[in-house]
Amino acid sequence: MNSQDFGAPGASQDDLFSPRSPRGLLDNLNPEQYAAVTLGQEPALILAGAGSGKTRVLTTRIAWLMSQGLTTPAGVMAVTFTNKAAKEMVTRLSAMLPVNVRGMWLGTFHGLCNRFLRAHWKLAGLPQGFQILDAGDTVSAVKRVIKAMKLDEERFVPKQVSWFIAGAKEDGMRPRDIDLRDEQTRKLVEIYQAYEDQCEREGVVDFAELMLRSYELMRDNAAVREHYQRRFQYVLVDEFQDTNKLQYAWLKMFAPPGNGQGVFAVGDDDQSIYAFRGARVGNMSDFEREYRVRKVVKLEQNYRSFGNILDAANALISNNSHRLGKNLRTEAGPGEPVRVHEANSDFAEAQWLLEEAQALHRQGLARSEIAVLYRSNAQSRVIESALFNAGIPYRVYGGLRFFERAEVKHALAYLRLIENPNDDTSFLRVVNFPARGIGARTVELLQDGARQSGRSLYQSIGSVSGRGGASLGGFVGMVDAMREATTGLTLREIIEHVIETSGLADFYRAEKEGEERLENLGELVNAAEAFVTQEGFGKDAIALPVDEHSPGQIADGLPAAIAPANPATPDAETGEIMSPLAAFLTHASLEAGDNQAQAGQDAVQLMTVHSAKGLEFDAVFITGLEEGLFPHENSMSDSDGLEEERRLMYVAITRARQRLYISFCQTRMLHGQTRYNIKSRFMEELPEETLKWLTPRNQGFGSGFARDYQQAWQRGSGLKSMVGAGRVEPPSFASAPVPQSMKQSAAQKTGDEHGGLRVGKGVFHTKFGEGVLLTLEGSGPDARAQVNFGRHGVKWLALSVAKLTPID
DNA sequence: CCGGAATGATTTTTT
DNA sequence: ATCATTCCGG
Repeated sequence: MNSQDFGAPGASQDDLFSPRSPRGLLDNLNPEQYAAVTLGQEPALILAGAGSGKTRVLTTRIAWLMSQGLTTPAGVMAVTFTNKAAKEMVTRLSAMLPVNVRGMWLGTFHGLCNRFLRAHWKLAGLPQGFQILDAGDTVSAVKRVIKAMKLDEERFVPKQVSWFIAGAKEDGMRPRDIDLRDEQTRKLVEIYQAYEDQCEREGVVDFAELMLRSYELMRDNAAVREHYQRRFQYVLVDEFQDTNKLQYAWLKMFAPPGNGQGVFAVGDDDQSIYAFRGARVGNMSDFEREYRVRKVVKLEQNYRSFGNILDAANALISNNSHRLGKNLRTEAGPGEPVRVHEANSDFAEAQWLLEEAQALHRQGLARSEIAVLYRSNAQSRVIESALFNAGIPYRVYGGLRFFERAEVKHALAYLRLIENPNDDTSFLRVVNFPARGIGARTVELLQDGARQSGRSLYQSIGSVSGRGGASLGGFVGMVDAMREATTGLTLREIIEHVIETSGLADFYRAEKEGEERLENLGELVNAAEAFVTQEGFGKDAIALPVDEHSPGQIADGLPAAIAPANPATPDAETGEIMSPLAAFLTHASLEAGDNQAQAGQDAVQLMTVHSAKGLEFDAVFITGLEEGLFPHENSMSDSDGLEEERRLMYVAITRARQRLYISFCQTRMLHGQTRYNIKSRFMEELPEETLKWLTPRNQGFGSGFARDYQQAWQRGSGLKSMVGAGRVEPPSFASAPVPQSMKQSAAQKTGDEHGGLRVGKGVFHTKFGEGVLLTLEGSGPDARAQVNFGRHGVKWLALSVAKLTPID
């Protein structure tokens, strides 16, 4: 999109303009892009490198298909992963053609599943107004199940169990499908089953369930399946490398191999960075094979970055095996070298990048064109405080999303209870918030009563007698009164009413630091207002299934028997079949909303490398290129993990248009402890000729930070990874927490010198190479040293055996 | 029931 | 260091 900055090959491509297409649509596409856009109704795999105009190809293809009369909006399904990507597509598409985006199935996997299930709730075995649990809701629902089953929460950690359940669902497995290989699994499956029953009772579905339910309905109902397969002539999938097993299976239900539909999968195996949550890069090669893709189109022309940046990226990624093979090229010339900076500490790193960023800004670069990337969120703090103290505006991505804030979730819980009083998750969230004298004991009694009768908490308040019962009656009475009082009101009025009568407003007004929370509640009202009036997505969600039974669609062959289930009385004028409130609640679960309010300001952008995917900036700082951090130590043990880390670095590098900085430091505060690091192996994988060192190259290990050595006894994370890899026995003291009082003496002890070795200094080992000495302890034949050897890990060595020589 | 103190866990993240 | 959760005494 900023190709003009780099002299994109626009002029040379006028000859590609086809007189049959609307003027401009195919202008300035390069030959590969053109080939992809104008493919016929056949399966296609597009390998779209970073900055190769992927979104443009996707949207242009949709526009082209319609302009050629090859299909209509109803015949197209376009799937993305994020709401942001979906919105981007809508925006660009409507700029190209006056497309009826509403009639098109364009959205996220989960958004489309929601749409599908809203239309076919009956066939899918769901209640009409089913609500969607977000990640947090899911964990607390699982937690309740574990409690109810009286299982040990230490052995069955709710978060991990919910991860297990989601993982099973994403493999298409119901409880009965899982192999009960051991006792633990047997119990987990029991929890899974109980969780499913609970969701069923409460009329809620989690994210994975949206996908699995849709998949199963398509699989098991031939009429539905045939209808949708006939309807969608063209199916486009973005970020295909990020699809998991279930998503691919889902896709195959809508457009199976050999069915003649135009399935257009776009992806980049080098940018697959979500294997850790179930993404299968292998889906790309599976797709190529199963769909018998005749020609894979590679988009390798990069319109984003200068040559040195791309050379660095290409060289780095070439260290990965199992690639589909692709090399980015640019016509923009080499540009500036990649600048490399080594700092003594994370603090110094932050200070340096701040000054550098300020200099760029003074040279006329907008702050919003400067991005600071890091591997893990914890790294943002020191950078933030440096920027904050210097008074430089910045924006941090990630963190709490709007709809995930506690006060917002509380308000939503009341709203959900109005919509569905049997939603136990919401019931429990607010039954005693604000506090109204309903304690843990009372809630426990209520839960027992509910369990015995198999009813919801709301239905079971009669089972608790005495004072607790009376308070519960009061709560339920209040919710019922809210429901009554808000019928017929607008969404905005409903929410305002709930915030006031629930006592939430008063609670936060009374609280010392409730100001911001009150503002967020006000913001919730605004969000609702915007949702109702907004064209496009919001309205789309409300009026959703209307297009499903527009005359054309039914005539299209959906048998009456399986026609979308209608509510008794859809609104005659708008066709609304969901109440605005229900639709808004769905919207809140499906789209967590942006997190930072200061989005409009010109500010330096701070984010993890993961969240930078898909974005681009004129100047990019990649920080913390240190072994154990990037690559992260938890990913270093196996080659798959390491390759994913490398792809992550590849993604980071390719975010930069003009100027790229890479930095690392010798010491870093982590979890309140200073740790000594050596530079990342990825640094060695960057071609020297693309780099420009801002600090002296090949500085000896440990130079300049020996004065900090007294803290070097640290073991913590390094040890953990060691134990995890099963390589070394940890020293006995380290596995037990060390009392604060002992830390000083232990630290001082490590200050000792041993045969010229000093903590914090570099050492050389004949087998493991260079490392940093972290700890020295014991004496004589028992003397041991802990050394960080970077790629060889952190090791404990007996000095009587190991040959360690000091360097520097 | 509430609030302070102890305890524990901190890769990456969308929906 | 920091944040969230849990525990325990008033």
